[in-house]
Parts: sequence; C-alpha cells; structure tokens
Amino acid sequence: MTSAVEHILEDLERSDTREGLQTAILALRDAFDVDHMVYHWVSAAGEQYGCGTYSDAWVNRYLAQDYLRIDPVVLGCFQRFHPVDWKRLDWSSKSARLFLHDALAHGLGNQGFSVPIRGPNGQFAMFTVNHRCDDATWAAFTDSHRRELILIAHYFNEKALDLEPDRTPAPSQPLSPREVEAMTLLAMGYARAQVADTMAISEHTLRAYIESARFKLGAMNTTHAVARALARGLIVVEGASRADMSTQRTARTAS
Amino acid sequence: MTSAVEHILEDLERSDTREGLQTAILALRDAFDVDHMVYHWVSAAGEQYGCGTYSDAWVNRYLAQDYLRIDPVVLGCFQRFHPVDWKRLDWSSKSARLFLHDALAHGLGNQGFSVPIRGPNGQFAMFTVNHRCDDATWAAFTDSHRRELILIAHYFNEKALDLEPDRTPAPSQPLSPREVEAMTLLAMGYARAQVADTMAISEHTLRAYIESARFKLGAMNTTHAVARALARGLIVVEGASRADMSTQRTARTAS
DNA sequence: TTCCAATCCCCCATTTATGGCGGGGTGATC
DNA sequence: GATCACCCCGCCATAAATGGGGGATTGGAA
Repeated sequence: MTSAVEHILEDLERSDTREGLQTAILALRDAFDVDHMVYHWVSAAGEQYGCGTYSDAWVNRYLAQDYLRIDPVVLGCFQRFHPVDWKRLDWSSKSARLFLHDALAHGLGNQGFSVPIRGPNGQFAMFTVNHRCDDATWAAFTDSHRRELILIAHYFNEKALDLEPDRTPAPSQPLSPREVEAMTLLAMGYARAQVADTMAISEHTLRAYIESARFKLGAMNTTHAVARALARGLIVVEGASRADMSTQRTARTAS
Repeated sequence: MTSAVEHILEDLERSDTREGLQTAILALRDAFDVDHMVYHWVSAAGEQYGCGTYSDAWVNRYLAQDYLRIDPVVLGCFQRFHPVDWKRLDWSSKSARLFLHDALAHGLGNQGFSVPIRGPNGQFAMFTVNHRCDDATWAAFTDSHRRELILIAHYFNEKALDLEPDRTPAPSQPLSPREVEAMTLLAMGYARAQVADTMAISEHTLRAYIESARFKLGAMNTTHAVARALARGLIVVEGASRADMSTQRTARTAS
C-alpha cells in the first residue's frame, strides 16, 4: 500500500464526522487516479447512506428511479462473497441495459469494481471504484490494487458504522433452539402441520414457537419472520449459494 | 505486507486443494511467529470445515463438547462486524470460563485476535490468530498486523469457498419486475391484501404473481418462495425495513 | 427462594392463503 | 401472424394460518 493511501486512511481513522468520509473518498479517488469511488449502504427502503464522487444528478436519478432494485451491481454483490468486476455481472436483462445506458449518460465510467461487505443482522454495504478506460488497463488496475481496495472497503465500513450507531441496533433477541428449528423448517417450505410433525410436537406448541419468534423478530407474520431470520443470519437454509461460480453472462461495458 | 507473506498468499492462490490451505496456514503461522492460526467456517448445523494449527485433541474436544455454541469467540464474532481481540469478548458466563480453562489446558495461548467474515445467506467464517504472551506484546502485534490479518482472512475464505463442492447451483429463472415487487413487499411483512393495495392491483392478480414466482422458484408456499428469493438474492430486503422507512435519509455527494 | 425463559399441551373463533375454474389485454420475438 | 411472457380481473370452494383465551413442567439466573 502506498504511503499516500496510508495517510488518507490514517486521517480517516482520526476523523469522526461524515465529512471525514467524504474527504477521504475524494482523496482516495485522486490517489488512485480513477473517475469515481463510492461507499454506500443499501436497504429495502432505499439507499440509507452513502458517500462518494458520483454527481448529485446521478444520485438523485438513482433514487428517483429506484435503481437499487435493478442495479446489477447491487444484485450481483448481494449474492456474492467476493469483490467482483462489473464485467462479470449479469447485464443481460432489459432493465439492466437501460440502467447501464443511463449510468453512462450520467458520467459513470464503463469499468467498475465493487467490494461487498456484510455485518451481523444482514447488514450490507458496497465499496465501488468506477473508471473509464479499456479492458486491459482496467484489468491491470484491479489486479494490482485488489488487496488495497478490500482493505479500504473495510475501513470505510468500520468508520461508517462508528458514525451511525443506530444502524447496528437490531436488538434482535436470539431465538431459542426450537424456534430456530421451526423457522428453518418453515423457510424450507414445510407447512405448519409438517413442521410440527417433523419436530414431534403438537401444532399448537409449534404455534407458540412461531409466535414467540415473530415477537422476537418484530415481524408481522410468519413470512416476515422467516425473511428477517434469514436476513439476520439467524437461520441457514438451502445449500450455500456458490454465486461466484455461476455461469453468468458478461456485459460489454468496455469501449 | 512482507514479501514472505506475499509469497505464501500467492502460493495459496495457485493451490487448489485443501492441503494447500493447510500448508499456507502453517507457513503463515511461522511467518508471523505465533502459536496458532485457524480458519474455519461454521453453520447452524455445526462446524463444516476448518483448517489450522490447533492440536487434534483440542479440535476433537471442541467438537465433542459442542463448544461452538458457547465459545465466546464464535458468539462474539457472530454479532460483530470488526475484527476483535479476545480480551474484548464476554468471558463472564460460567460456561465461557470453563471453555477458556479447557482451551488453555489444550495448549492454546492466552491472547487471541479473530476476524469475522460473512457472505450471502448467513454464511459465516472466522480467521483467528492465537498466541501466548503478555498484553503489551500482543497489543503491538495486533496493531501492526491488523490489516494483513484482515486480508489473509479474506484470502482464506475465498480459497475455501472455491474448494467447496457446489451443491444446488440454483439456475433460478429470473422473476419479473412485478413478481420481484410482490415478493419484496411480502418479505417486508405486508399481508396479501396490503400488497395488492400497495401495488394498486386486485388481490387476485397479485395471487397470480405470487403463484408464478412460487413456480419459478420451485417453492411449496409463499413463505418458501420468499425465503428462496432472499437466499438467491433476487430481492433485497433489509432486516428492519419497516422501522427504517421513517428515518430514510440519504447523504449528499459532491463531485 | 423467587422469577423467568424455554419447553410442552388444549379450546374457541376469525381471517387469510391457496387451489381451481374462467376471461381479458399488451408487446417482443420468431 | 403465431407464440410467448408479462400484465390485469372475476368467481367458487377448501385448507391453512392467526388471534384470543386457558393450562403444565423444567432448569437456570437473580
């Protein structure tokens, strides 16, 4: 890691305001000599927080169009463990192509590299580097800076979480073993009667567990409770998705 | 990062067997001159895979005692985002103290530093460095190697996932926009009537979407479909969606 | 000791979800 | 111009989930 980047990160560590994040990301963009650098959280309710070098026009456009739900970068990172080059994402859908066209029109570069970051309780954030150049140049860049970018992503997330304590509350009492069992079976598609049979208890008892779990998770109904349990990592269902190995089509974002 | 560590990681990247992971972790332990280094990932079903330098006796003891469920390192890392020094964990419970005593008796050092790592669908792994020394020495060590350890943790995780036999590739047809919308609202806890109202369509039409999505996802019922959509990253729902909607806030970015 | 969480069981009732049947329209693609 | 995916709506019925009560025992923590 170059000393310039080191210094920026050290400044960032000493900072305790959102402006510090913004200052750091601007400095990092210049240090790496790329077009854009962005860190942001995403959520179902919309973008909660972000800092970066995208234009206001693009940020507003993104929010207004609810691009969060079709952005292949978000969707791709959400199913992946590892950092990913934008070329490896799935740009095949029509909405994705429209999104890409709009993004390029708003000054984004054709190349991108995004690092997904996760925390407890289903927290999800992304750190993205965006640039306009040819494939070979970009490949060289990501190859040589991959490690630094992973670290930087973590530093940003650490700082952002420090500045947003109410982002991590999720008091989320832990579920009891039987509750976990019940929620897991429900997430696997078993009906209540089947779950009760599998757990060798009466359906009424099972109901008590489901209601208890629903209460602990602050959920409105069973589906909501299962969704939250999944999102918070309280239950693990269905074989690990090896999204990174999947054969997804690649886009031609290169010049 | 020292060149010795660089070389070990490069060797690791070229490796494609579990033995490669073990070789790398042994080499890293020697390179950092610590007592133990361990990478393992855990799941609801128990420890699935791990490699490291703990003695067989301790590993077997750990598994036999089901220490996974009381190990303060696991429990602490599971609720944290950041790497953590073992001293900062909660060792107050009786079971935790028993665990610690047993661990020390099996040759573990008194100092530890663990990096939690997360992936989609609640996947969780940890990379741990363990050593026997005094507090000041350990603080100096973690201070100077923190960044490297984070990176190493990610490299191990990446490699370990590559070596995992991928079960259920989940070809998963994509959902239509309206189907995504419906599943998302259901995952947020809205009942069918509310979803239909929100989407401004009749409840019967909504039913058609849900059934269509259920078919595409191969799900038995709505809860199952939502669980699968979540697990496959087809919908993006944050853990606490409803509460967040009131405090929706977006940072302004400048370029 | 007292208290509380976790584990089990049963009744009543209503609301909600699902299964099955039918009918439209658009727009893109072949 | 045929086909298909997507979008929209109606009715009927039954199966399932939920809301509201009422209990029990165990073991651990305060």
